[in-house]
Amino acid sequence: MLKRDKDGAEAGVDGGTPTASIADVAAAAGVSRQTVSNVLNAPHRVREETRRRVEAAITALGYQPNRAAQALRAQTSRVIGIRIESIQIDSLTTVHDRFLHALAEAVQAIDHHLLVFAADDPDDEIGTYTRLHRTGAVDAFVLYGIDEDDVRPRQMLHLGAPFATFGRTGHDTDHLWVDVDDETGGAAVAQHLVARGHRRIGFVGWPEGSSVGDRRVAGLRGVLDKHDLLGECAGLDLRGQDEIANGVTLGGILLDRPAPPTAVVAASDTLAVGVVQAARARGLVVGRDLAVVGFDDTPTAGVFDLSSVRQPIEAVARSIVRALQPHLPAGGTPPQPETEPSTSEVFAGRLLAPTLVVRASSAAATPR
Amino acid sequence: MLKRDKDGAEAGVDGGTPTASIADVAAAAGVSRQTVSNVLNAPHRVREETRRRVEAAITALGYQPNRAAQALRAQTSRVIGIRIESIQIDSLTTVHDRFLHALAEAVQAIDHHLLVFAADDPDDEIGTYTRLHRTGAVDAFVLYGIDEDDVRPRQMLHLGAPFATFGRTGHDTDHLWVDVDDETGGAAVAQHLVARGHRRIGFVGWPEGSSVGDRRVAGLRGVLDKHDLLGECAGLDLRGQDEIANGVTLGGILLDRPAPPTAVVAASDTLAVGVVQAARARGLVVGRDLAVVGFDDTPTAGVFDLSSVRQPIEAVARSIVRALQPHLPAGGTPPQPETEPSTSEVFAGRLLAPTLVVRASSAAATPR
DNA sequence: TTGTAAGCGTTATCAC
DNA sequence: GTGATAACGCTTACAA
Repeated sequence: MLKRDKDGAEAGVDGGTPTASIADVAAAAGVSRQTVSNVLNAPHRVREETRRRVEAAITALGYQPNRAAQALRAQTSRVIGIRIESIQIDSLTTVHDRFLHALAEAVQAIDHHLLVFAADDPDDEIGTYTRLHRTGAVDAFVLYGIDEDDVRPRQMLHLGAPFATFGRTGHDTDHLWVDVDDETGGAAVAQHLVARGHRRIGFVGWPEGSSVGDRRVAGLRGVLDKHDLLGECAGLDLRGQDEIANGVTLGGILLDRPAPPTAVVAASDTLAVGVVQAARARGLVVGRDLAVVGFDDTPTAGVFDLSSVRQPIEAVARSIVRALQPHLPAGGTPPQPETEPSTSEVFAGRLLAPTLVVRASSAAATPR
Repeated sequence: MLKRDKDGAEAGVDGGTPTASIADVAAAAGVSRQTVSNVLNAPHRVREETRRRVEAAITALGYQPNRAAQALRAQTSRVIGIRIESIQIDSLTTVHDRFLHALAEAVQAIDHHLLVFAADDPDDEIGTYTRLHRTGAVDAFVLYGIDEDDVRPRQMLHLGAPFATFGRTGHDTDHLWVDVDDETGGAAVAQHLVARGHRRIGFVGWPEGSSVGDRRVAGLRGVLDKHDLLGECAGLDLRGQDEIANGVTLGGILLDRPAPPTAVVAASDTLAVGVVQAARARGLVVGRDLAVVGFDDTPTAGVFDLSSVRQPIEAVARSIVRALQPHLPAGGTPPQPETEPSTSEVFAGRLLAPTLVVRASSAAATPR
């Protein structure tokens, strides 16, 4: 039952069906197709000796169950879908790429595949989710970069396909999400800087309304408040889109103040790098005359010896898959055991803590 | 025939089969399943009025053909597979990410899906190709980052699955490949620098044996030779792994020479950024005292105002899909028309030209 | 313990 | 022009 070319060779470079089917294995082992299936899906129901014979045939033929047939039968594709974002021209972020890779690994661990697709805009995105869901090509989705007022979770709920998000809206608790605790990250940066003696700490962030950016600054301000520094830092909070040029501009404005900050926290490495440029342009040595800290720990942060808050992306990916798993049609595989004890059985969302990576840009003992 | 929960509602958040099948459409339109299938696959064989009725039912029910059933029937998954590489810690490259996104768009254009997977090493990679191919989950593969002595193409030929590579080995012409003409890129850089009056042009590259790196330097040297500058540039060619630190070290060595180069070409932006650091550390202003040019036009190149050779990644992705298309089991869709005239019908491989993006790092009119 | 039968949704073949 | 039949490869009852 092996498909063969007219000339009798196994199907060549252009495909066909070069693989053995369950019937081939059955024939080779001298049993029925069912027994082969049982060996794979319910080994305990098969006599030891028969099992051995079948397994021998399986390896001999290199048999692998056909995914389409399984999918059709089980009404389950065992595929997770995610949109792949396009590179932001002016942004340095590698978070998305790290996440994709980590997610690929995480879904493989539960015998699923990862399907990626590009979408031009949110409508196109939802349209694709719908299509992939209705055609049965994808069982569940992962949504990336959920923002404060993101409408996609609601639309997904309406779609009815299982999904989990990396990030959360301001209010939603009606869907699965995993997020990095940006507030903690911001607080860690503030503590780090305050401990080093900084009192006038500036912030260069994104416009209000991005959940991530807002939480980062909230964490920062919380600590400043605790140390009674909000007064000294008043007016040192500037905002702009995530572009290096904005970091340069806004950083420059801060540094040109009569009482400039001795440390600047940026909402991203992209902005932070701009601030570094601005400092250098003014003859300041970052790490000595000015402390700068960014977020996301991009490769560029390494170049600039920039302290940065690193997100535990790999853990996020694993956590998302674990959250999704009970909702996957292929309920077979039991959830992977967790590293840390958890209450994941009941959770809608989960927060993971980021880590501050300290480099030279904030290593100076004390400001001027 | 719509699957329903026990309580009669359409299958809820956890899946099931919320979609209408072809039988539902047939019933709704009062025709047989075949007629519905014909409306979709051979409309000309169906009477105008019947077609309308069926199409109405299709939209009414939001019917989308089940992908698993199609795959089983047609022995074709209409899925392209590619390995997703992990982020290189010390490297700045975004080429892989751009490529993934571009490839996702390109395969969607021919009604295919893109499946990505992570692999730990080349063996794991080939193992996964094999599994994906044998299970029928993937029709064809795209291999990224083919190197001079890469054995993967040979292994793929042995596997028998259709594939195309981004990059080429030194000799192979027995498989489909698309590559960027790195030699032309190197030459363009050299011409650019020579035209600006540079005569002592250094090179900081990767160790010999990487096809990409070797070709870049070959293009460079070709132009230097043409201008009789190889003598003056003797000994200005240093090599190291693709890390910023190596750029700093090697760049420093070049700049500390008695007769230092007035321009340094790096095999990558990563190394180039290191060279820039080395120059700054010596009080040199890049773009005035020293010209630096990199490769790949990463976001970081923008930060440093670094001239860089940009690869036409999107075109590569489209070209790869076009090359693959005649070899895909789903031979239905005719190849997309090309922008430029071509001999693609007979090609095994194709070279695409990169572009030099000139920025401030090499914009200086003339060296000292 | 093993085998037989049926069906997942689709489409190609062949009657009507 | 339309509809019945069969088959793609697999697995879940059920029968032997």
